[in-house]
Amino acid sequence: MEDRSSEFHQRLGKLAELKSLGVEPYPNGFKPDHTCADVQKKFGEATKEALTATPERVSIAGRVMALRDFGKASFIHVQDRSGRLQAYVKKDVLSTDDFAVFGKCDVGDIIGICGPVFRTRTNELTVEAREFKLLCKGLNPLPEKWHGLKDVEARYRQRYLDLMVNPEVKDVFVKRADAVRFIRDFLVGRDYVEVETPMLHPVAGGAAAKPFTTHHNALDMELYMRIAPELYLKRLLVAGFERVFEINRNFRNEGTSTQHNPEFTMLEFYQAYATFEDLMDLTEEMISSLVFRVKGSMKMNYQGTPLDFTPPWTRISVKEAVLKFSNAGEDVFVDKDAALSFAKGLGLHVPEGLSHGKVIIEIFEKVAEPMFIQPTFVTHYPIEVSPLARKNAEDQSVVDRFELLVAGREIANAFSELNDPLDQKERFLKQIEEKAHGDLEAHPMDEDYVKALEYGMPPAAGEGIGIDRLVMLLTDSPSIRDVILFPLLRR
RNA sequence: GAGCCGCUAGCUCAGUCGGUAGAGCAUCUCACUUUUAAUGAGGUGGCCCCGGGUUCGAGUCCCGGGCGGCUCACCA
Repeated sequence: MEDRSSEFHQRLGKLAELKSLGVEPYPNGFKPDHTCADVQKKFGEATKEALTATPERVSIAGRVMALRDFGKASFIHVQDRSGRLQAYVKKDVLSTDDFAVFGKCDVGDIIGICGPVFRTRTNELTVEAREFKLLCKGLNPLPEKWHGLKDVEARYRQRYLDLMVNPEVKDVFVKRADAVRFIRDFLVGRDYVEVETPMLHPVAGGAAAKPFTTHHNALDMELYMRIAPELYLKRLLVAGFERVFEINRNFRNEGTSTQHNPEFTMLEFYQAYATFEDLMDLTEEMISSLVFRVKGSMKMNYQGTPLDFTPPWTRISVKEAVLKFSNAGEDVFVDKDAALSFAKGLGLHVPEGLSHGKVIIEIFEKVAEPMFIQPTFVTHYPIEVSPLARKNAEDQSVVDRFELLVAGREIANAFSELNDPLDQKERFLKQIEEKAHGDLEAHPMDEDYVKALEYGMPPAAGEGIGIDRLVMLLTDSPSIRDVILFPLLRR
């Protein structure tokens, strides 16, 4: 407590004075009967005269966000979860004791007020304090009322302050909660069951990513924080759930950026007897109706770029996209060496050991991915980069998969699921080969998953949607940290 | 991992050519019983991110480090 602000010490002094007056500075039990918004809603239409003629008493509680002191009378702004409301504290209608307590109050304290609602000379709806109760003495001063808290580092490290004084920040997280609830209702309404699968995995599967490792002491067992729930959810298809989804955290031991946080929220859902084409239809419906719900329109702006989510959305294959947005020839898709030399011509760093499909994806990401601003389904990814997806019936070099791209970014990834246990085992073995060739993120073998498939998994399609990135779009947030309450920072 | 930018009072920010560290808000004292960033008068408040160097003298220049942001790379 040595190097605290002088105001901290001044407030400690007030705290001591309150205690010496016999006032408990942190009491419990005050019950507000209205929120600030309740009062606005209930009396917003009432005239000054009507309120004076039949005064109605309310009690509210919240944090003091502004205080204008006139000596024997003061105006304060009280902020609760619903918003702000003005209160008027007048010496001659309060008890001497209550007024003395008010005298020790500062901006940032949490208080409770009971009294009639009236309108001031300027017609502002206001609660006149007949009773005033201190509910929590704040010791640290709040950020400035006018400029708020701007310092980005402080906003992340002390998010509670950011949320307290910057209302638009709280709006983002309320919208996030709304979006998640909408998605949950959407899937539940289609007979999906919400489940929770392990976060601690003995094998880090279901995606190509570097996992966090951890250790279980009692079992003396190496474990991985999950990088994806996919393989567990598909075990549940084997089990007979047929329609399951999970909204939960994934962890990836990789760098951070405006689009990457080491822990992020993923929706994955799986539907038996559906194909990836069915999921394109479902995704169109889910996302467009979500956009409409949050934005009130199918059209919106993201960082100044107009986006239109009105279905149907463009569907284009990886191959078509590469041919369209570059001068690559067909040979790039037939001959690995042609692909390699074309990639090098683009200035891409492509080691010889890379698989043909991986080279094609490198090319696609360079030349085509940034071009897809409006919602677009990109389909038919190379089989080498999709070890869990079902092969396309006509072209065995690609799988029945799509990614949804919006604003040049991946929002969703889905495919018809591979349910042939022998094929799956071969794909895992191929991945292990690629790991030997230096692909650090090749998928590891999961014998237990193969065993589950051997019992029979119904034909199905599954999809993953990155909730954080989706919420970035919905809230026009430039950084993923803007949609994560407590983003990871160095100590 | 590389480049660029930032870090000064509780908050938001100035700080010239290297010459005694500033403003607004907040806070404290006084006045004020209908204000809206209330007003008026007067005060308090500093590890200028940290460490080294150059210099008579460093918030300022140089070197190293820390934390953060952006871009690129890596990565879905």
